[in-house]
Amino acid sequence: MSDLLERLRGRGWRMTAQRRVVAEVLDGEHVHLTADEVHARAVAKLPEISRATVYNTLGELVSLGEVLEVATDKRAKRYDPNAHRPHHHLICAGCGAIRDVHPSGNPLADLPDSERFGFTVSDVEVTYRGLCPNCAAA
Amino acid sequence: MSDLLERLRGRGWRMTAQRRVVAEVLDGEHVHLTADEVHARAVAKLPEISRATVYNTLGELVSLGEVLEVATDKRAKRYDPNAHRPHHHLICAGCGAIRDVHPSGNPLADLPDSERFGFTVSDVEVTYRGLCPNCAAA
DNA sequence: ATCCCACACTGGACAACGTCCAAGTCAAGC
DNA sequence: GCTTGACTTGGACGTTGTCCAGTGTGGGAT
Repeated sequence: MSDLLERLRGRGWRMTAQRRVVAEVLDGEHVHLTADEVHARAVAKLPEISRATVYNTLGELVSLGEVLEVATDKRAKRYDPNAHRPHHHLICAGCGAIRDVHPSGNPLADLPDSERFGFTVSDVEVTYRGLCPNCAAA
Repeated sequence: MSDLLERLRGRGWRMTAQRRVVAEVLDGEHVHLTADEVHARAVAKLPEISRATVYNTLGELVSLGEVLEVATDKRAKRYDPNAHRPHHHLICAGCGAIRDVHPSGNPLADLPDSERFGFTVSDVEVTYRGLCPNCAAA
């Protein structure tokens, strides 16, 4: 993802300090941050960046397909920079930790036509829930 | 689900007019209502019922396992009274319509041990996305 | 190098959704 | 019918996210 900035520039993105900072934050360790966490980390690098800009930038990255929104049952959306390798998520019900996982099989194929109600089905999102080793031990 | 009230009474629930109304609302046509929609319908039957009570009651129904929370990408959680028959959801990206679906296969079995990271995986939630016939035609 | 302006950013108000709490009310067992 | 503790109320508050008018600026044109 180090070439994210290049890809964005290639798509006609105007490169600003704020956008660079947001991209850098997402480019760090592969975690699933909320918008506010992204904002907090961005502020550490560029103190005057505003919440609105972070929200705007995240929204743009999502519509460009560079970042995925993950809707867990938590209150806030999380942003997943690992958009270029399809994957699903495993969430700990205890501490909220999120791991990327790669199930075998293709859930899309598991939905028979009779269960599609005429929909054009284009995407599937699988969320596994359970307890991580720490929370299971507690 | 007409015996919902009985089941709840059996679990030691104190039966109040408010709880009865909320249960009746969920017992109607099988749709996926937001908390505010539940509140609106409840007010129609019992004008003084408060938002807080609806939230409380929904939360209790969820922890009793009588109702499921559905986290779509929309802002508000939706409540699914069809908790006793496992199923997944198909959501229209255009209009937000939600259908219950029953895929073949078992996604839980599709997650190999090597992808479980020591988690105790207990549940899986599958969300299909696409366009309903109406939105696809538009 | 500089100018210019469309696009981006800011900060704060606002909106949607949900939670919390003190005080009042009521279901249900005696 | 009492009593009591669980339930409800209404409103304040918190969190997450959106919007907008005013200001700033990247980067192509000159």
